Formats: sequence, structure tokens, C-alpha cells
Amino acid sequence: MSDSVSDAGAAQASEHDHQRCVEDALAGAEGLCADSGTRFTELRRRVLQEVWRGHDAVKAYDILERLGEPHRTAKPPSVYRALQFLQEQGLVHRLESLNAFVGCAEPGRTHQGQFLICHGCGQVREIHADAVSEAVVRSAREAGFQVQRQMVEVLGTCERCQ
Amino acid sequence: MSDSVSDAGAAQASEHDHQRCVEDALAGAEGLCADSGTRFTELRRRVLQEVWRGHDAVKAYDILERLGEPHRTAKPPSVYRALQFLQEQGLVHRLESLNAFVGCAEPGRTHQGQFLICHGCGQVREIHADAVSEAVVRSAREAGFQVQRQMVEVLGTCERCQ
DNA sequence: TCCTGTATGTTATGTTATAACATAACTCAA
DNA sequence: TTGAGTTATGTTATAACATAACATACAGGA
Repeated sequence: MSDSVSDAGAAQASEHDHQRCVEDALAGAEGLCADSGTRFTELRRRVLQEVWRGHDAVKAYDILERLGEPHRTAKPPSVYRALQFLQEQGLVHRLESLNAFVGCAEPGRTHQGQFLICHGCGQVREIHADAVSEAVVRSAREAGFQVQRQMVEVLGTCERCQ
Repeated sequence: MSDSVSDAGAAQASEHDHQRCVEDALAGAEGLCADSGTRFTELRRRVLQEVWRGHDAVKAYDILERLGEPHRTAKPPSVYRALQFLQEQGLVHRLESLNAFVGCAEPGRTHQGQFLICHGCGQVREIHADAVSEAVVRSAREAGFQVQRQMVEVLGTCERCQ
């Protein structure tokens, strides 16, 4: 089951320099943590690297399995804690409908993203459509509701898979 | 933990005739199943009744515990199967961010709902804001993405809890 | 060096969900 | 009314996802 992951990663790799993509993400994370005075430890780096394995959502237990040395004996809490840290730093997002995680496309910016999840190839694209987040806030307000966080996950077919 | 459920149910009960609310839901379900030629069995009725215990989200295992006779020995698959059936009939919705279920406010209508989840009282309100679902479809289309299903779950504070 | 706070390790368990196969109960037609 | 086909539920086992609670290690400043 966990291999839709590597397949999608591979598919993506043929289109862009994914190596580079990952390196950028890691370098960005390093900078961001330096700025915020938090520690981008070896484990956190490694977990983030696994999240960026491809552009599809990655499961916590898949990450756990793939951590090599010196984390081979890591247990679930280590991974979940690293993921929580990365979420707090805005470096990864959790997809509620998949119980899985994706790297944030634009860390450093505070934003309300929406996630387009292709069930053909498994790839997840993050967009930031103000029209959506504003419509949510407006509609909620009409119901007397004050928004703190919105989760918008869209299941469908990406351009390539149509 | 499962008692935020009954609390919220009670709070709601003081404002409207919840007994009636449940009865309407069950009667509606019965009609809808009759129309669609599906069987609204005792178990399914009972599960739906538990989902309608209040206006907050209900967990599968809480339902399981509360099924009385003659379902006292039911196991998880029975509940999950009933819930799946009810979802297929559009009688309940699953809230992905809570791993929990709510009764559908307007079964019979095909729609893309949004869910306002109050973390004060736990109540969940379903709205159908075309502005939201249309913005989602438009924004996705701009990304070349064809939408099949959208999940919009909004966490915040309801009018009463502000 | 020692103190403090933060990160990770470790053990155990809680929570959510489904696969796979067995049995029962309904439906309809002969 | 009975038996074949279908749908629903029971049953057993386990998979998949997640965290509580406490122990240890490690970084950085006084």
C-alpha cells in the first residue's frame, strides 16, 4: 500500500528536478528554524525529507519505516512529535481526510491553503485561493460563526490524470 | 471523553424539541429508504438514532457502546457498515477532521455541505454555501483540477459560545 | 561544572477501522 | 413453500493510526 507513494514520487521526478525540490525545502526549513530560534534537529530534518519524498501525502508509519540510521529504532512518538513540530513551524500540513502529511509549498507565509488531492496519481497540490477562504469566512459569519481554522480538501482528478 | 456528546445534546435540547428533531430524522430516513428501495433495518435505524443523539459529532465506538438490546453484542464492523450505508443514502456525514459523524441536516437533497464545528460546545452546523462550493470548483479548475468531492470543515466558535 | 529546558527514547496502551469468512434474513419466482 | 439468489449481520482477528507517561540524553547559558 505504501508504494503508491514511491510511484507518484517517481512520476513527478520525471517532470522536475525533485532532488532540488527537496534540497530547497530542507534549506528553507533550516533557515526558517534558525530565524525562529528553534532547533532543526537531525530527526526533524530526516522526517521532513521523507515528507518531501514526492508530492503525494505521506503516512506517519511509512516515514517511521524509512528512517534509516541512526533512527532505525525510532518509535511512533518520535515521528509524531517531529511532525507536530514541523506543522507548528508551517513546514508540513496534515491532510485530515487521508491521515497523512504533505510538505508545505510556501512555508514562511501564513496562509489558509486548500488541497487538491488527485485519486489518479495520489499527488497533492496546495493552492491558496483567497476566493475560497474569504467565502468560507463570509458564509460562516452569516451563520454567526467565528472562524479559527478552515480545512478544505478537494478530491478529484488532476490535469495529467484526466 | 464521550460525554461532551451528551452535554452538547442537553444544551441543544433546551432550545428546541430534540425528541421531535430525532423523530423527524428517523421518519425522513424511513421514507428515503423506501423510495430508494433500500432496507432501513433495525440496526441502521438504531445507529442513525445515536448519530442524532445531539447536534455534535458522534464517534463510531460511542455508538457501539450505546446500542442497547438487541444489539448489545454488536462489534465494530456492524456499526461501520451501518454508518457507511447511512452515508451512501446521504443520511449522515463523516467529519474527517474529527473521525466522527453527524446527521445530515437536509437528506434527500444532493449537495456539497460545509461544516462549522464549534470547539466551545462541540456542536456542528451544516451549511450549504454555494459561494464556497463554487469558489472551490473555480479555483480548482484554474489549477486544471476536476473536482469530485469537497470537504470543507471549519473550526471556530459558534454564536452562542462567543 | 552544574542547571535548565528541550528533544528524544521507551514502554505501554488507547483509538479508529477493516479483512475475511460464517450465518441469517429477506425477496421473489417457480 | 421452497429453494436460489441477494443483502445484511455476526464473528474473529488484526491492521492502521495516535498518544500518555515516564526515563534519559543533550544543548547552551550561568
